[in-house]
Amino acid sequence: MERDGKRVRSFEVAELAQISRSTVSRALAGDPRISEATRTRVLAAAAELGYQPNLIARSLKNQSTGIVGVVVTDLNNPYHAHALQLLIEKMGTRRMAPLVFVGNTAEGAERAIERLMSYQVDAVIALAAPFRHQIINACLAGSKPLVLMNRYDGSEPVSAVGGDSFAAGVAVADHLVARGAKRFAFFGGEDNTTISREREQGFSLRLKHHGHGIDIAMASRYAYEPAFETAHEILRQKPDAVFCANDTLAVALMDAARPMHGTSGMPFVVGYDNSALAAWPIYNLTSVDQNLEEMTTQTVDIARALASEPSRPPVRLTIEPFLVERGSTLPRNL
Amino acid sequence: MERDGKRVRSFEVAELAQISRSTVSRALAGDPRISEATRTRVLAAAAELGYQPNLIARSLKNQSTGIVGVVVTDLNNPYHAHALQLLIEKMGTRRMAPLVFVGNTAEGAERAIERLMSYQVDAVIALAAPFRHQIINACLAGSKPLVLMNRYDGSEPVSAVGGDSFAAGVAVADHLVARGAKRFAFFGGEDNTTISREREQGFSLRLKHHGHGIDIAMASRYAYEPAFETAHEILRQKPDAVFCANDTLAVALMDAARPMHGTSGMPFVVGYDNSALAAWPIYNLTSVDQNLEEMTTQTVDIARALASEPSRPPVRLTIEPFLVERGSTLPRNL
DNA sequence: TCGGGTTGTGCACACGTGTGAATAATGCAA
DNA sequence: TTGCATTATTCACACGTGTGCACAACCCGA
Repeated sequence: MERDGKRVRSFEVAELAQISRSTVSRALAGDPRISEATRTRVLAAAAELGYQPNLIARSLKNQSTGIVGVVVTDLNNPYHAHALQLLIEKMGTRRMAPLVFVGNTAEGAERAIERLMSYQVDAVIALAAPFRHQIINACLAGSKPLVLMNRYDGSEPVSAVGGDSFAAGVAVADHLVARGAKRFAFFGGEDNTTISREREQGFSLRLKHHGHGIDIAMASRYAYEPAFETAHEILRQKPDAVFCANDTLAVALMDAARPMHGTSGMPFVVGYDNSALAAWPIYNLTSVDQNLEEMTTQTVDIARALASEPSRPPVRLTIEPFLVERGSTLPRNL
Repeated sequence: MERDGKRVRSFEVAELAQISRSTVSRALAGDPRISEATRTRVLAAAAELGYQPNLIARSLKNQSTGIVGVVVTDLNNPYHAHALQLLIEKMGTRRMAPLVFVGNTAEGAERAIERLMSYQVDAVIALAAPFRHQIINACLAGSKPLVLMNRYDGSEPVSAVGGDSFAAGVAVADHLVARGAKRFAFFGGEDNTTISREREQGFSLRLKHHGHGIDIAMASRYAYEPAFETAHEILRQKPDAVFCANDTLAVALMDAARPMHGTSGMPFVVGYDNSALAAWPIYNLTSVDQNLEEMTTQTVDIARALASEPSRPPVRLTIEPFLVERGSTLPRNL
């Protein structure tokens, strides 16, 4: 396999197959000019020595590394963690390698992106990055393709893949109205992110269409404790149904409601992200699934396409979410 | 900054500074043979052009990439996600770049590690990897330093950093005995992982020392739903105190216990990992903190040391965990 | 002017690969 | 055998960097 810790180079393979180094390269690349006989001989030699090409050298020559930079903010958010895992898996299938950086401050993102550029990444994927502008500028300056996943406000000339938050809001409104709810609350997050606002708008518009409206609207940070506090204020106003911008918010609300209402008198609750929590028996939470599977697939494919053809114009894609109905919105007598 | 999409090379800097390329390289590297005058001239030119060295080329020349492979299994486990985030952050501080792969099957791990080797990583970090053997063999074959984090059974000649599960079990036993518990349960995980067993042993031995023992011992997979089922069986046997191998198990147990006991009659519960869940008000769970901060720091430092000096013998390190006391073990009348 | 030390730079090679152009080998018709 | 076309292989360079060694420049004392 290896000789005293040094990796085998294509030269050794050539030597063993009694042939020149270039022929080895072409044989492994499947160049049709190489005869079938020599090709099999080369393959045998390569297998015998356990030859694996040095991708660093190849990258230098090809001006393309196969490495994609991934910038992420907070892996403690299970939604981000799950998205990252899917991204990595998809990339593996497509022979791309993810160089991951955490940029949870503006300077952090700045530094991360600079290091990525130094490593000559073929493209950059930014996952729900609050520090878009630094990233966008750096990528434009280095003329590297950039794909924003799940955070895009339409103002910048880069590729982006996102979920249709508006449509999700509409679907939730329909669902809750069908359940017979009359008094609606929206529990938003993170001082009115674009995304949280879109969800609220879809919800609100559709409720109006049904002759209702949002009676209670509050927001808190996307963390359990502040949400738990805010939840009490919402509940004090006795809503029939609460649409939460996030599963964490929803779960905090249910925990806050349980001692007050018991299980029977609890309002309908709908979350967002369909995270693992939502499926837990005590919550059994109806939640909007963003279809991360599809979203990550598209993101990776776009990144790959742009990497191989950098002159392409930016692509924008919207993935349709779907509602996963569970116990928290089962029909009951309100 | 850039010229028509091509990165600036050191040649351009040399040209602008009216000087040879080698001098540029030396000036930027801080070679003392370069006069102060030319150095400042070079720095100015580099800054003006926004020069960033091409790390791929440098890697090829230096036979060292600064890239460390990280193999992880399941980012949906918040504990792993958190660990990965910390690893990435520490690596950033030390000018290392993480190439992350998910290996959640034996072949997956195999393929992941091969790709890492092709990218000439300086070292590999495996995070709680169940497929150790594939990884270990690949690293030995490629003679790349490997650091196992948080999973090591003492049988392999590689570096490893882990938590002192045994000591944790002891500390938990002391704590629960001090609270006056008499009837103890151990809620294990994942068909008796090494780690789960060590925790149980420490717990058991120390209980014996206090004149008690483990009265109930059960296990389930590390996921909420199976744990929720198993929890009922444990509770049916009326323990005073339950030590769970994992916060997820602990939380499932508390959820199962709440309808049966109410909050007052609930047994003492101790979890493991001190994850975000543990701090949620409804759980308020006493939990063992593995000191991931320290563990990841040490892991990264060891990886770096081994990368720069590959002949070093493997290092093994044990990090002391500590108990975070919360409401689930507050003194009460049993 | 010369010799010898010190200091600052430049030349040229190496890292391992891919690839265009040149060359050798082969086949076939004349 | 020679000429030409086709095929299989090799030569040599490029990618962008770091660095050993040679070399130029300079100062200073003789």
